[in-house]
Amino acid sequence: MEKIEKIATKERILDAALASFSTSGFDATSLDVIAKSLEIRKQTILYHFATKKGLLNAVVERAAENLISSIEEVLNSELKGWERIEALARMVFRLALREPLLLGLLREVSRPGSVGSERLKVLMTPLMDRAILWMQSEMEVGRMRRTDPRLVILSAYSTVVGLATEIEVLRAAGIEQALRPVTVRRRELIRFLRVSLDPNYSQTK
Amino acid sequence: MEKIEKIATKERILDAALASFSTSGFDATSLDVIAKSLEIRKQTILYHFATKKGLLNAVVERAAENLISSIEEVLNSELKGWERIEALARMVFRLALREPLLLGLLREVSRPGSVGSERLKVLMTPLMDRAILWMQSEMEVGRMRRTDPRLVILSAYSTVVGLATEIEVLRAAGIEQALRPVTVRRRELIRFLRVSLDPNYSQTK
DNA sequence: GTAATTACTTACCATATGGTAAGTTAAACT
DNA sequence: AGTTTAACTTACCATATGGTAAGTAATTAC
Repeated sequence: MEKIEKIATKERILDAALASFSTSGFDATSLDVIAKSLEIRKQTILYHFATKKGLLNAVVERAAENLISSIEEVLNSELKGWERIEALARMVFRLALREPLLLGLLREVSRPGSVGSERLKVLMTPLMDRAILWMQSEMEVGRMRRTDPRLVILSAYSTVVGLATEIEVLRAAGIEQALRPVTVRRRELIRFLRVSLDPNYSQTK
Repeated sequence: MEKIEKIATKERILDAALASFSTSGFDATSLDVIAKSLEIRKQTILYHFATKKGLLNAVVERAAENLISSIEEVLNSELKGWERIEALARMVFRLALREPLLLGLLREVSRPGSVGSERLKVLMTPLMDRAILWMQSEMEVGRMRRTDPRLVILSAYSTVVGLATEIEVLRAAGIEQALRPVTVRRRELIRFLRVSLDPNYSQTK
């Protein structure tokens, strides 16, 4: 067998798992069903990933890499202060629209008791810490309004995760182009961030 | 046995089921575990509710009654136009804070493919229709800005459902008083509704 | 050429879980 | 008193599902 095919199988499993985890959830996903959809045997999945939980972790890991590399891109840009924040927000929304399954996975895994939540936490914590440090330093030099960085970040995070629900609800209600509400959300989030963080922005009560 | 105790058992089952469904999810909830926590046998649950799905539906039903009666209260008030909308929004948030489990259930059941989603839809549709009709008539007489009522309602709905995630995420992050972000959300939602619906409110871009 | 490794399969198993069937016990009805 | 009904239990079952063990076939290493 060629090496190319081998790798492809593992990747196909990850793809199928992401799709099923993010739409049906972890518990409702059975290895048998994933295997059948790929026309392979369940044992093949367990060959590549020791346990079902391991498979979920791998899916989460890959998704996180995806997200983190996008974040890095913005972080390596020359943008400062508020500009940078807005660029990040736009990037996240772009990513969310391009890969809606990521959103679903995030929501599934964000529930504290869920199977993948520890893994998510491990992956996100360094990112979070780095963001907090950066925001604090920006606040020091007055480029950013003083607030609790943690709270702002988590609020933004939950807005994005909430998108998953919103898109699904709209779809279920038969509203085809669920795009408009999404842009509304983006505008709201950016406004929220601006009010919280941009020192050159006057809040209209 | 006295009748009082009998009813109590059924109610206790519903309580425990609500708690488990809304925090762990439908699939992750086993009848055995619920039974054990109540110190009864699984068969007792299946005596009161024919199937697990039936139990979920009953839980959803009771939650919906709870919500609907709260809505009725506002609807029977004398408030008109924007005032009424704002009262509704505040009521929903009050309810959500008082009974956080309802939020979790709503989120669990809102997922299109989920077991309880049809039941939820059946329960919510008349409410939705009524709301749409009312909003349209308000638009006719100029007490409300012209927009797509459906979109506004669903957007508000998903904001509220999103609260469930947000509160849990904040708790998981170790932020004890998750109240402040909630009031922020309420302010945001009301602003969103106001911008969309209040004709006497100027949108600041 | 043979041993070892990789990718995957068939066979099998343990357990959890929703659900059925058949009691049991006590209260309610007649 | 006797029958029925409600509330709940014990016993049991079918199935789904994650996982182990042992192969097979092909490629790679030595």
